[in-house]
Amino acid sequence: MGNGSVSALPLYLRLKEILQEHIETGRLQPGDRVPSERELSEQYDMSRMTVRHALTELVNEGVLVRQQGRGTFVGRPKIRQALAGLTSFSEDMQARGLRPGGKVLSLQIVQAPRKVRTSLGLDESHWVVRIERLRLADDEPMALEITHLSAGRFGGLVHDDLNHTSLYRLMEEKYGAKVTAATQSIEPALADATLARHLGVREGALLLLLERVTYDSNGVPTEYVSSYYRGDRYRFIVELQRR
Amino acid sequence: MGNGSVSALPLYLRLKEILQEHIETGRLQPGDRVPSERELSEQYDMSRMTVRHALTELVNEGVLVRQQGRGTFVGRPKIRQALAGLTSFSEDMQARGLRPGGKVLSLQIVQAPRKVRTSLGLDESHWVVRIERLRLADDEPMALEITHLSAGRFGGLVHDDLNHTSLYRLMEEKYGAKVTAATQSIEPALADATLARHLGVREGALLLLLERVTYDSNGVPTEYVSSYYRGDRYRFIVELQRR
DNA sequence: CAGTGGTCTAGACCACGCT
DNA sequence: GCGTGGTCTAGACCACTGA
Repeated sequence: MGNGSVSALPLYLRLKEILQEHIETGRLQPGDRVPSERELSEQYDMSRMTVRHALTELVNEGVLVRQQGRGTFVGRPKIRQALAGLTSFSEDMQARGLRPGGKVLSLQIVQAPRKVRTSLGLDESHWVVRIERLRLADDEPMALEITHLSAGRFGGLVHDDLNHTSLYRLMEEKYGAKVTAATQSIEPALADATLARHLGVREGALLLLLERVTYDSNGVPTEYVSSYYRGDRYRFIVELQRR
Repeated sequence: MGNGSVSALPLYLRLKEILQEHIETGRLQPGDRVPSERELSEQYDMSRMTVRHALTELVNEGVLVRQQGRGTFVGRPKIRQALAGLTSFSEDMQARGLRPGGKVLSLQIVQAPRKVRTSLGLDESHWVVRIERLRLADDEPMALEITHLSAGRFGGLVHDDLNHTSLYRLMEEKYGAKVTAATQSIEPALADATLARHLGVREGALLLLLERVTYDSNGVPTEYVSSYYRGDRYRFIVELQRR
């Protein structure tokens, strides 16, 4: 029967937006019951399957909770926060209400250290781009980040301006490598003299060492990053869900 | 038209299982194209919508990847690992190939500290069950864990045997509180004299402090846990996915 | 162009929760 | 019993990809 709509946006996405707006404006409060699927279907003149499509996505995002025989309810706000999202440093800081900044300390092509080779699946004697950046939040040092990327694919980066452009944007727009997933490990560390100097903390200060391997949309390991975060200013937060 | 099936399992779940088995046995390899929705629909004698239901769930789980106009493909194994799953200490250790153990150090009812009150949304002068447990991996101390739960709902725990039964199982089976989600923060810490003694490390050793608020299936904050992990033996791992 | 996934319909019956 | 979500059908047209 087709759609027959005027707008370009699919029906189910429009319903999603409507419901999310109702929640954001408080017209639907956490714990409230959402109108039943049949009611929504009638109200917005779409089939129940289309309503279900919209609701299912909101349930998957944790915005709504379904209870068979009872209804569909607005989730508790605490839970529907970011679920272990892969974010860039800038996005992360903005989410915390801080103004992100950065300064490239060094940018060179080097032979891949063993750890980088094994993480990225490179053979021996492979060359990589090594980027060392200081990351700032509200102009204060927050982390020292060392990134490694295969020189074969990303060698051109040595000519790019990383002080004013996001690395992930460059990777995607200039090199066609879209970052989609990552494995990250987190462990405690102490500041040595160099780290202390860059981060503006005393030697021996508490740090958080984050090591991340990111994968592009084809599942190819693409980037290896080590970041040393100030333990006094940064705390890593994860949203977990039981499977 | 109904279902008319013999088995109790819904059709779309049966298809999911079939496909997952094909992937596990290697009959479908990472990167392989899965038969088209119309083909599967015919092969397994179900409507295309039902096939889509099964495929959509597998896509959400990261097992499959859809590409409009091209087909549906088996995902790369690297990416479809655990995505920031909420696990118990025991499950976590087992996943690492270690034998989990534990020892309750203290189990009492106390007035809720302010941090616990705010995290669990309790009013003042609220009493909570406080459980202090040493967590072992292969009989070696791995973490010291301090759990707080509302005494109103879980006061009976003081009579339960936490040395030999999982807390989450008790909460679910005896108290009807099913743990489904959590917010966890991670920061570096140092061992004081008490922590050092319990964990068998020297004073001043590096630790990872994990603080977790868990929610039950109704979205009610239920449990507040602080865990001090040995930094020399434990590293926290998260799988991240770009949204 | 043919084939793929993306969206959508207008029904149907089932399983569950509540009163 | 009645209303809720859960599953399922047999079609339809659209948007995209690749030969």
